[in-house]
Amino acid sequence: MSYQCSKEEREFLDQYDASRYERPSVTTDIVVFTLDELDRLSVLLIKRGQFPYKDRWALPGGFLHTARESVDDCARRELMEETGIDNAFCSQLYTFGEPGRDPRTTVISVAYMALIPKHKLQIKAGDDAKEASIFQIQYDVDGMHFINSQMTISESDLAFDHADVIRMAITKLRNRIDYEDDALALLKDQNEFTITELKKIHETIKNKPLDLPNFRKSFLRDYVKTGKVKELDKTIVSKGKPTKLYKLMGGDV
Amino acid sequence: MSYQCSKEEREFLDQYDASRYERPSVTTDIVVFTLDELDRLSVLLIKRGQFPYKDRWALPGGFLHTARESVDDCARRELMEETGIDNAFCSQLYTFGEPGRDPRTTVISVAYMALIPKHKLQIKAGDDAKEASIFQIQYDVDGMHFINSQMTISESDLAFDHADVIRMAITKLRNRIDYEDDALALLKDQNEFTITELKKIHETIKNKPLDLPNFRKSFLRDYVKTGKVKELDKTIVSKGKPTKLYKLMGGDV
DNA sequence: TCAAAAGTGTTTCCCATACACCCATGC
DNA sequence: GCATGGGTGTATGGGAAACACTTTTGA
Repeated sequence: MSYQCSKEEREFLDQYDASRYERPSVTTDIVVFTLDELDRLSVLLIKRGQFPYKDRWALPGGFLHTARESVDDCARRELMEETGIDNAFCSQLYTFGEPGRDPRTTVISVAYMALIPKHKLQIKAGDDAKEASIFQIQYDVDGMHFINSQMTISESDLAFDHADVIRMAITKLRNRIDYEDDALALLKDQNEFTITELKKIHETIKNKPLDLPNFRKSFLRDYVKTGKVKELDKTIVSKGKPTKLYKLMGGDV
Repeated sequence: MSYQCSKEEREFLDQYDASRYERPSVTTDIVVFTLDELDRLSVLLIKRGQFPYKDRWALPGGFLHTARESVDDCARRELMEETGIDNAFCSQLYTFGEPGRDPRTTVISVAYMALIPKHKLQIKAGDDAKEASIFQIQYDVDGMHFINSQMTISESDLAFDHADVIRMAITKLRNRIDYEDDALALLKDQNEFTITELKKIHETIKNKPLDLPNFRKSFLRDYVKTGKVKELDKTIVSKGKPTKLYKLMGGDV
């Protein structure tokens, strides 16, 4: 940013005492969505190694390194540190700033959302975390439950207001999925995928079955005819008729 | 928020040194949209009385009073201080956190959007502002221009990255207007308005003419049949056939 | 009687949905 | 062959857009 200013202004800035305002801490929280081996919607949670909420499960994220990085960069850095993904697409979700949401001090949290296929997640806990795991999201009368092979966590067990963050992320994702390309980010291989595979991703996110012929029509119209996706000559065979493969232009390398 | 914690955790919190993390300043900026006397999309700008960007025009807003208020409250408070509106509907837009967007120090800005009819705006500058004015928004090859009766400001003249904030607000508003009730907030009188009046608001926001018969159909279906809006017995006459008046249920008192 | 603006009705088209049916493979 | 999933085509319905037409006023 080029900021030209007068000598007068420069003097003001030089003696500006940055500490004279009360300042909240700023963190980012990232809702990392993925599909598990049975194509169920899942989210990455980290078991906190420190107070507050020690030993409770929480979203990955952490404090902003002020001055050195943007808020967006902070989200990407935390994601990199905790999952090994270095170029994930993070979209900003909402900023949570109720006093009291963190017992230490006022903490403003900028929430992000990322969609990452499971096999790309190199799960490793960061400095202030002990454990990380992918949990399938299930709904019941009493809200969300997060299930992995060892345990079930109910939404009230999550740290901070992270259940609210996840709920908002799911809502936003569902609203976006019809007219944004989000689903493509969850493909196992963007260079070789089938329509059925993409349809399963949509079904998982919308939580309802879709009609394959109609889904195909939309796909051909919105992606193939527009050139965003190219049909490959290859097909794969497992059971039934061989399946055409498609490739996302400008996707993974 | 009820936060139950162990004695061990309580001890940790007691000795927690809040200042050991670097902390950015947090501000809110509010994009106040209104329509001018000719129903053109307009925005409220404040001439800054202090460095940085002294004497430049900027969005209303200010620093978060940490611990005392939420980020949402901060936006509402600033709006109150600068426009006299105390119950305006502010919706969160986006959080801007690029280092360097403020020359003083890292400033994270949470942007909000509000829609307020012009006659409700009691424009008065706050402490750190000198002047406030409503500017009509015009577009040209070189971007946005902000015009009031005395001057024209181009978007590059605005303080900070406020041109980006306004651009994003307009985009978001346009995308929302079809399925949200935003336009109703801009009615001069929610207890007595005509379909044509509401249509003009939509036209201004979408920046294109709409078909009255079709607009009426949507209005009757979405608002009158659902009970959100009631038809009054009154009509008003100016030129041509008298016009039916409608009243928003649960609107202004 | 004419202009102006409100209000009604009709036609057309697109697109989402539903679903019947054919195709190519493994077994 | 037949089960399995891929792929094609068709019928239906609702909503958006375009527009012809009627109504009620002031001048």
